[in-house]
Amino acid sequence: MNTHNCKDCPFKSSAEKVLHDDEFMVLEENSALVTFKKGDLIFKEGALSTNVAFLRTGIVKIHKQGPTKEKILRIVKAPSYFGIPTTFGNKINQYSATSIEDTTVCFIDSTLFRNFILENGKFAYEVIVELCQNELQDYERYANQSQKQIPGIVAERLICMSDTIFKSPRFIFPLTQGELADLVGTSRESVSRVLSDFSNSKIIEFKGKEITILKRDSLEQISQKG
Amino acid sequence: MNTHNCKDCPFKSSAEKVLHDDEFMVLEENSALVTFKKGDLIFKEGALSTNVAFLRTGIVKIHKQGPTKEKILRIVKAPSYFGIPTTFGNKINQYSATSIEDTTVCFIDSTLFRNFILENGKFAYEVIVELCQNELQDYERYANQSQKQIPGIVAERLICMSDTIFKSPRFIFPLTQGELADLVGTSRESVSRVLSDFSNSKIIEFKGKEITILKRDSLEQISQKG
DNA sequence: TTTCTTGTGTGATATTCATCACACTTTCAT
DNA sequence: ATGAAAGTGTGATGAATATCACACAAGAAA
Repeated sequence: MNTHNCKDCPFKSSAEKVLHDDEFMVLEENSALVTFKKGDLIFKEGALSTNVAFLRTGIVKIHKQGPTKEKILRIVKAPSYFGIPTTFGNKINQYSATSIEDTTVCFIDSTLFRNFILENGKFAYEVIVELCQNELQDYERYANQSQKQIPGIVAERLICMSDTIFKSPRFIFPLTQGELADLVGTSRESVSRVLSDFSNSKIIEFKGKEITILKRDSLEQISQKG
Repeated sequence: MNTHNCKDCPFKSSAEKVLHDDEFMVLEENSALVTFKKGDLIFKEGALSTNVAFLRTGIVKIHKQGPTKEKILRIVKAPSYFGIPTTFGNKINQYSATSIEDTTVCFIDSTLFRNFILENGKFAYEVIVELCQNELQDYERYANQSQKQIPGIVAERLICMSDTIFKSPRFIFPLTQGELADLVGTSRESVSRVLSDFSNSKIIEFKGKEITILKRDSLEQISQKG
């Protein structure tokens, strides 16, 4: 394990913020800080899960093999845990995580994490709140996506990326079109066509991988109509 | 609140099994046991959530208004909590719950539930495990359903009901075809056609609302092919 | 650079499925 | 029991989108 200072880490999770000094000391001894490059696999579906992963910086995709191809389940931006369900719901990873931008990840021994839950109620509570919020977010998306058509879902995703991940109408699009297809549940070609449409109607603009949302209103309309 | 005995309740959640005697006493004073008939609304999307709901007996559907119609997010069978994410993830219910068979539900004051989490680490841990397992289940379904076609999804659901809810190849189907459509994300008519097909090819048999799975192998094949 | 791989744009075609329409059946309340 | 309401079966049609096919572009590696 590399030596690092958890207590003064500027990227603490809301759960970690309630840890006591002695707990930080144990944490430092039982966690490892690792750097990943864009495209690197962080953990793999099917492998044994012995660590909880905390995304300190960067962006990660959570994905899983579906019946015909890969399905991207969620995009996680720092700071956030991203391996809790797969660690405590099943011994074997039920999904993979891959870095889609350079990231730093803190791996926390799952026995230690479990002890924090058992011994620090506030820590447990914060973990529960995070799990609950994620689940609500997922539900919202399921409900939307199963009833919208492709342009609507793509529009929703673009807005979501702009708002919650990059917090700017202009950003470097972190996925290939194929990945975006795996995320929204469609084909690569359909994504390409939808993006071309948006681009032709000046709703968005592409400069290489940089995307700018020009008409947010139109995007929102398309997203809502379905 | 009706007087009832929680400590000796035969339908305890795995979290409740680790409560201490004094905690049971508080629980009895801050929980209410309510009976619902098939079709009754248990709590409603948009309302303030002040209780955690525990399904003691029966079956419940969790559903949410989508862009064009209702979406059924999950079917919950007793014993299980079913209002945790909406209670701790957001003050306002993000989904509704409706009884699809006669049920008994135990409502637990959410402040009390929170105190159990804060003060009883084992309780918190069990809650976390349940949340994690649910999330993994949702992911699995999400990955499958976004890549399968309608017959495959319907087949999957029938197998799931038979296996995990009724634990028998013959059971009284608890949903209307319209509801099954809202669950798998398709139209009522498509569900009707798929069920007719299955019935014609002697894969399943209907007697009124009673369904029997005749050829489980075929169903599984259809489910896997997508 | 050149070459190789990976990603992208776009037409033509086929398929799945939603929608509309309407008859029929079951359930429920009066 | 009788009528109204809710649920179901099934054809005809059209729309959305997957798939196939291929050209082209961009990036990585030699």
